[in-house]
Amino acid sequence: MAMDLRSGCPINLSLEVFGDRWSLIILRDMIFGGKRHFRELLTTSIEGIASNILADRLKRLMEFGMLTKADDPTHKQKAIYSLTEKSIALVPIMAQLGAWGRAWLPVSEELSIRAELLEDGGPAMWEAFMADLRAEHLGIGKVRPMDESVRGRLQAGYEAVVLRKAGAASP
Amino acid sequence: MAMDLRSGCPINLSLEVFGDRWSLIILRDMIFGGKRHFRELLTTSIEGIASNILADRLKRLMEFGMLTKADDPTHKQKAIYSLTEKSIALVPIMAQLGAWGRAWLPVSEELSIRAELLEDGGPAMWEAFMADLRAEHLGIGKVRPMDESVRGRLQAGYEAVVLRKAGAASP
DNA sequence: TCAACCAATTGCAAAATGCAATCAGTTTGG
DNA sequence: CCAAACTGATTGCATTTTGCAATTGGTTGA
Repeated sequence: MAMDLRSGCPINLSLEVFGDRWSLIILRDMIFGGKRHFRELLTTSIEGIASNILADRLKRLMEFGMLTKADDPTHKQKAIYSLTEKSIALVPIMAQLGAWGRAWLPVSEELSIRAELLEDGGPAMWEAFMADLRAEHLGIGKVRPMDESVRGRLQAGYEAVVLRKAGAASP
Repeated sequence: MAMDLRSGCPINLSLEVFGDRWSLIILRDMIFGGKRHFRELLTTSIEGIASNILADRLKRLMEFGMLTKADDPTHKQKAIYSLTEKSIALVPIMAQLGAWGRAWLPVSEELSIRAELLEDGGPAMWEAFMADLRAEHLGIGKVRPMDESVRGRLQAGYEAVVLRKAGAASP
């Protein structure tokens, strides 16, 4: 909604698209967690986003061309969200963010496995992962899928952590 | 101040440090614009930050160990802000952000020269630039400075743009 | 039929932001 | 020597954004 256009600087413009507290978290869960539905994003995000904020950010990200939305054929009410090439192109940024966080912040070992894999794999692996995302979200390319075990570890959800948190809350 | 600790995910923790509307803009101006003083950051930022927000963010960034503050020997009242290794380590993130913005957003040609230089130079150039920043802000290393013309273009300020904006406002 | 589930929406309090005015100490120019 | 300009902030206040809980209108599967 709010398109300030504070300046035409690339860094500033990028921040205007996803430089808020939630947009990158949502995209992280879609890119690395394989989340495609509203409910999935709402209930399995470790950080616990509120439904109104999630609805607003999904709308905003669609307006910016970062996501598309389609009817889920299996469920008339379900919407399925897809990444676009524009948001898949964030993988290198995510990788650098993860690497920086791992180096300088008190990350939890469990949640930084993905960042470590991306860091160790380097640009070649980012590209392979992006090709995988294109195949899943855009339905193109993908002659040979990424190594399955690597992909599995990369997309391994936070479900265990989420469940543990939920369990601790209601024992 | 506000340390939520929403989760120990590297990306989330990184966002808690600089995932707001202004912190990265300030760091960008210090890293690429060579700004070291409150007034410089206040008046030569193209985006036009308010002084109370600037004061708050400088304080916050110091609390996070991204900046340090010292008395300017040439001016008793002047404070000089320095980058730390932690914030210098953001250069790769800035480079990726700039590259993404340049590829996907309507950046102004004038303001995206830095991003283009970083993109073309690649990781080797990022490292050279970081070494330069270490020499200036931490007073270490620096056997041989970076190529002067490249460094000049990289740090070329937005002064022309700022002046033009100011001029247009009061003709 | 009916409870569970779906993607949102609404209302409201709290926090963040933007803006202008102001502050006390410092330096500079005449 | 003194006034003007400059230093890094701080204050007050209106607007905007956010966070949270409850709720909505519709769908699904038993």
